[in-house]
Amino acid sequence: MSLETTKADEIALVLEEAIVSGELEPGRVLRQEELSERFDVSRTPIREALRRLAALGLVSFVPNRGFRVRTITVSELREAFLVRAELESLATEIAAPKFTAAELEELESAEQSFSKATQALRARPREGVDRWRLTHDWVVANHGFHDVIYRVAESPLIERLAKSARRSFSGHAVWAPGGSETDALYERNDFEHKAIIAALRAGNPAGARTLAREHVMHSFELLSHVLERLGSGERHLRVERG
Amino acid sequence: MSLETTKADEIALVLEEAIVSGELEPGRVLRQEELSERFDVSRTPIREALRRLAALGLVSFVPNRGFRVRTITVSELREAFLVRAELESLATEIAAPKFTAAELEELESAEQSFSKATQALRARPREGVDRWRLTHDWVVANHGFHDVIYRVAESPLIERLAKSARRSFSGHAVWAPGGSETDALYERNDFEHKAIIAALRAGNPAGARTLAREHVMHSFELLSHVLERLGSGERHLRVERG
DNA sequence: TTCGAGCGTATTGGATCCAAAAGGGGCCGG
DNA sequence: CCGGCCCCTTTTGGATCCAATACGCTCGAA
Repeated sequence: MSLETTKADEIALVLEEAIVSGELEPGRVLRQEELSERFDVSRTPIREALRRLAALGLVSFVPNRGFRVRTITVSELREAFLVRAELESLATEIAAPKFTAAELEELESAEQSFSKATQALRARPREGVDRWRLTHDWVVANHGFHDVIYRVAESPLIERLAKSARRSFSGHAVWAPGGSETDALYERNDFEHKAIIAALRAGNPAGARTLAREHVMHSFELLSHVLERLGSGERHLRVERG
Repeated sequence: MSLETTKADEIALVLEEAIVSGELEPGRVLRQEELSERFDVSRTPIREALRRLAALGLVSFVPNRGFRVRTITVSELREAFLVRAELESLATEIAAPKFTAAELEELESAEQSFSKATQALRARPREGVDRWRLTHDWVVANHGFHDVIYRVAESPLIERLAKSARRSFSGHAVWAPGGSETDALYERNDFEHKAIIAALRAGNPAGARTLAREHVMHSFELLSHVLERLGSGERHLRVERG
């Protein structure tokens, strides 16, 4: 562990990762005693960590009844994407004039990983664990691309809020079914990344901004499409109606 | 106190109010013992409340050294306004088609209070406690106007994040000096509120959105202007250079 | 059968207690 | 006079303990 940190903070980070990755599925009750055994500490730092996660919106809290991993409704999902669209387009605009050649290469490289993940998803439209894992890889690669932009933008508040909006649903990740329609949406996503890179290379902040905004909203379309195809009654779908 | 709530939550709300209002000035160290006496509880709920405020970004925290009310730099201030501009314009666009006649009246009424506060500020350009209080009233009236829009938008996430961005600097409120230039900026702010109302009445979401965005950025100009006139070395200015 | 009351258990909220780290001041040597 | 070291005090981090609330089960009555 790092030199200067409290147990509550370390635990909060581990729990956050577990929630975002889906290891702790939405709706799951977080028992203080159970966590205190898992991390081999008393309940005191556990509760502080949970308070932090509650303030971040990752877990919900009801007095005297405890904490649980937050579930999300469809309307909350839409709102999160709207917010991310605004913040990310803003970050892209800010980052645009700051991009160095090296950073553009980094972005390009991240995009190549993303392309590969997209193609992998397309090539193996089977369901099951395999498909789930490919989807997860795709999500990670996607984040990798966007994170380069956040980093270049050097806007901590924007980054924090945008990632917070992103986190609010990433724990709900599901395997995505294949199909030509779905595939087309995945392809479009990939294409839009390339378009954003092009606008950045061209030194066009306003264009990059618009592209980024549309891209995020298209990502929402993609996710909606996937949810639609899965049907909200399915077990692997952890988003509630709303 | 409400039926279902923990002491930690109540305390967090009170502290939040104290910080936002400036009663607890930026940079102030928050001793756990002192707070536990003030609220007549043990340090346990105090620490949970402080953890929450830290996650919200209202206080900073260093392990083994404690919590203090967060200070803000000029670049953080700019970023907060950029974020608020995006989120508030989004909220305005969403709210636009939802406004009922009654809600428009409410907005109109809030704007009238704001106009009065603006005129009061202009009429009494003297410095001192008096001026400080008028500025505070102006801030409250301004929030009152914008809060109507948030409420109509019915977008809890947007509202939460936008208010969070707002909070990040409202504890730094200072008295604003008078002067014809400054007065012109205050007038413009007031005028822009009216323009937003007009766009909403006209059923023009896109227009309202654009106006809202410009309005928030103009508010930043106003604040910058005030800060400029005060000079960053002044005691009543609690924003750091950055 | 079903619904509600009662009671024992599980779980949370908060107080208290102890250990560890930071802060402050005096003392000593340069 | 100044800087570093040591010791004492303050403050924080965490563990443990106790009270209060919620949960779940059984049992009895309609």
